[in-house]
Amino acid sequence: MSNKVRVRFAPAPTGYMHIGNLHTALFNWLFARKQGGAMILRIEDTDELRSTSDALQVIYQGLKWIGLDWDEGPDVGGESGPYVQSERLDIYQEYLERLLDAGRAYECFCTPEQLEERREVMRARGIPPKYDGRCAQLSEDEREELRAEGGESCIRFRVKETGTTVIQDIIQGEVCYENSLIGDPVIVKTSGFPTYHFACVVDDHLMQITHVIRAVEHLPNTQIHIQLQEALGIARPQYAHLPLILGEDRSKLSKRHGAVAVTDYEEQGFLPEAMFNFLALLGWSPGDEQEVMTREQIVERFSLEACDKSPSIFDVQKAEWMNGEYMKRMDAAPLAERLLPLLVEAGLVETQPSAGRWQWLVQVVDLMKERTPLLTTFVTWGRYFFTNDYEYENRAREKWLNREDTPEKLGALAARLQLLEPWDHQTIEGTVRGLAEELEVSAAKVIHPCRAAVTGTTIGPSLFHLMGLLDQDDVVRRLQRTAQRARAGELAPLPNENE
RNA sequence: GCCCCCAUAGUCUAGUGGUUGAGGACGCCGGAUUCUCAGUCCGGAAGCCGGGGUUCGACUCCCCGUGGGGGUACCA
Repeated sequence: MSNKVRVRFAPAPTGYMHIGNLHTALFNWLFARKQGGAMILRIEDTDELRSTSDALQVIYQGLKWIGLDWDEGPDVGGESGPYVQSERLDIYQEYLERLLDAGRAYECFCTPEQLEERREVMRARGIPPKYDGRCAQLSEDEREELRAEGGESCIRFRVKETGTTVIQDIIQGEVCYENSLIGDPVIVKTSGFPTYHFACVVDDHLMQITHVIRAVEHLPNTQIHIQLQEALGIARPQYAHLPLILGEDRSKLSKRHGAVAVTDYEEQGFLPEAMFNFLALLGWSPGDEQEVMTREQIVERFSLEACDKSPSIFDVQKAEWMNGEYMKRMDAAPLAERLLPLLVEAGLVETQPSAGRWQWLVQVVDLMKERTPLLTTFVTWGRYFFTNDYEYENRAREKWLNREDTPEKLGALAARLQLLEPWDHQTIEGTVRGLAEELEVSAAKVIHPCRAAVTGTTIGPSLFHLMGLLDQDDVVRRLQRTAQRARAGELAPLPNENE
């Protein structure tokens, strides 16, 4: 047997996939790729009530979005399949027999209601609410009797009553748990499905997982897992428990933190490579000051030993900054390809743009990418490139469109631009500056109203370059239309809604 | 309640018992850019949780406290 590294990402297909899950998947993947090992995707759908096929699709989608691949899994197969736990029930049964035969597992007839009641009592008395083990002592006759009465049962694992379980964790270091503090956990539910602890241990063994890399919330469970491994006589993998990602209020990430699902970030306009980079830097640092790195650089420098123990907060602002960096550094053409679907959806660009139109789009992207943090901001901030139907922002109205001398300037500019040839940024600039000179005002006094009229906003890229990319007739019409509306007093500042 | 873990600016982090007057990044503030800023450049404010030890010397080691987090399910 080779000593090749094998890791697994083992999500439960319940609900949505949040950013913390993706983080765990990413670190598993980074370690696998760095070590030249295998990444296995295993679906832990032992929660029959909450597992859904929709959730499963969301997992695939999330992993694919950020660019993680796997060497073995439900869809790609592999030698250790099946990779979905609900399809491995007979396997668990086999291992259960071993435990039963060894006297390390037993039937428990306590009902959930009884258990909850007893836990309450224990809590009230201030003692650890662990299972009291009452069914552990049942004789075969007593069990027979309970079954005859129609009592339903589950199977519990008999944990050690004394001693300490020591975990050597690559990230957390040495952690000890007292065996006397936990009760016998359920390993097979009344339904016949295994619980997480049991299925996980059996599968990690059968799939020859060498490194279990998962969130730190599983660290206490490792005590049970190790005892299960000992009882079964199977090898113990290495453990690496990752710190959690917390919401802004420092609590575990959940729906009430707003955007936590991977799909939320995709919809918000994050580039997967930026998210990849950003997530890699949560709980891990390359040790130097480089932050924006390629996937290859991250893989090259990654190590579990360099992972931090303390939890981190997902800072959306920094994530957006990182995304902006990626947009800036990306070539315009590939970026335009990412943008196209959003522009089509917004009804701003046709699904199959002509070659000329595409060339033009690339130029627009090149002009705008410097200042757009997200794909979606490109669409909103760059709207005026694609349509004459845009709003005049309040700042534009206040500062320029509401001025008495504006209509006249815009009109004069429209008249000159109408005849301009060629239509490029140099000649446009010459015309605009020339007008300013004739009017004996600074260039800014023409540039600003012009920008406000042509784009509806006070900010954006170089005005002359921007105009050069717009259609000449459109620009003239926009100037005329704005002048007209300004004269009619339609462009006065709007009443401030939120203040 | 009990068990475990964590603790460098608002956030992500680097960091060594003395070379640190603690480095970088996001964000924030200020200046510049006479075409704006949501762009760019420059500058700035902001931190080693508190208290005890150990030591010639602690941000760095130990203890206690405080704060935060996780676990304590027939969820994973």
